[in-house]
Amino acid sequence: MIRLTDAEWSVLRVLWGGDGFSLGEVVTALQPSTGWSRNTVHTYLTRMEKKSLVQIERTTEPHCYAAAVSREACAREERKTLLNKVYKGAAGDLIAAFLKESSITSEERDRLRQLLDEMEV
Amino acid sequence: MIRLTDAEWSVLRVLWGGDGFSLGEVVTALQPSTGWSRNTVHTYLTRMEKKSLVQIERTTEPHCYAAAVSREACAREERKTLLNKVYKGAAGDLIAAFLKESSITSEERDRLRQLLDEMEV
DNA sequence: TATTTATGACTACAGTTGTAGGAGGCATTT
DNA sequence: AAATGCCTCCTACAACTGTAGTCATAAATA
Repeated sequence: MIRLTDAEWSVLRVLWGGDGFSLGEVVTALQPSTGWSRNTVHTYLTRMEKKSLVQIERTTEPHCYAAAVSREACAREERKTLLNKVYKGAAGDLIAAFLKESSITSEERDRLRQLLDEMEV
Repeated sequence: MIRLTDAEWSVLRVLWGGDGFSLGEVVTALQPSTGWSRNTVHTYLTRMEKKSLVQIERTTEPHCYAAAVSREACAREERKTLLNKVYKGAAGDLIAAFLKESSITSEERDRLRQLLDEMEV
């Protein structure tokens, strides 16, 4: 079970955008949204390597940082956590709550209807 | 913005079940799922009071512990966090992901269809 | 070549979280 | 009265998080 903090999500969102970045690239990418100093970013990257969230290639110079977990795996975990923590696994309630408060377009509604239909067998 | 840890959810889940409990009652209710010692539970309750998540009535003996935030407010916050953190606000994608991986009954599917229909217009 | 600049390593430090231990007060049971 | 047991209070402590500062080194530039 991979649980990420908000800061870790920010870092991974950058890493998922390619197959490997230098520290400087990561810092620049994070700058607008977070304003973190390069040291802060470096600390996150090395800590996340310990947790196997990030892979650091040290044979090249500068070192090359890449995600070690897939976005989808993390998203799945995050969904599962919410579902169990808040809704005791009752997906219908959760989906209904999201639907009610979200503003989605009618195209998306069609897509969801279609998904629902596909689930009938 | 109320962000709860998993432990805090566990405590609040108990408190939401009534309008006020003694420490002993909370401890007993949490025992099966968490196994926490009474001191641990007490620590959570007092810390959560500082964060205004819990209200402690100290004029009675034993003290009376109650939730100070609504379940729905916390659930909403939790949904919002997930939506933004993982899906950048794209509710359609999120709902689709939940639908795909969840096992919901056909009654629930009907209910969701109806919700979708009500959203038209 | 002497100096600025980028990079990466190591260290730090306060706040939060998970998890309790122990002390002192009141009520009940020997 | 002494012991037992629940109640609340205060204290503790390690791991994890957010956020850097400082250093050494290598590269680029003046």
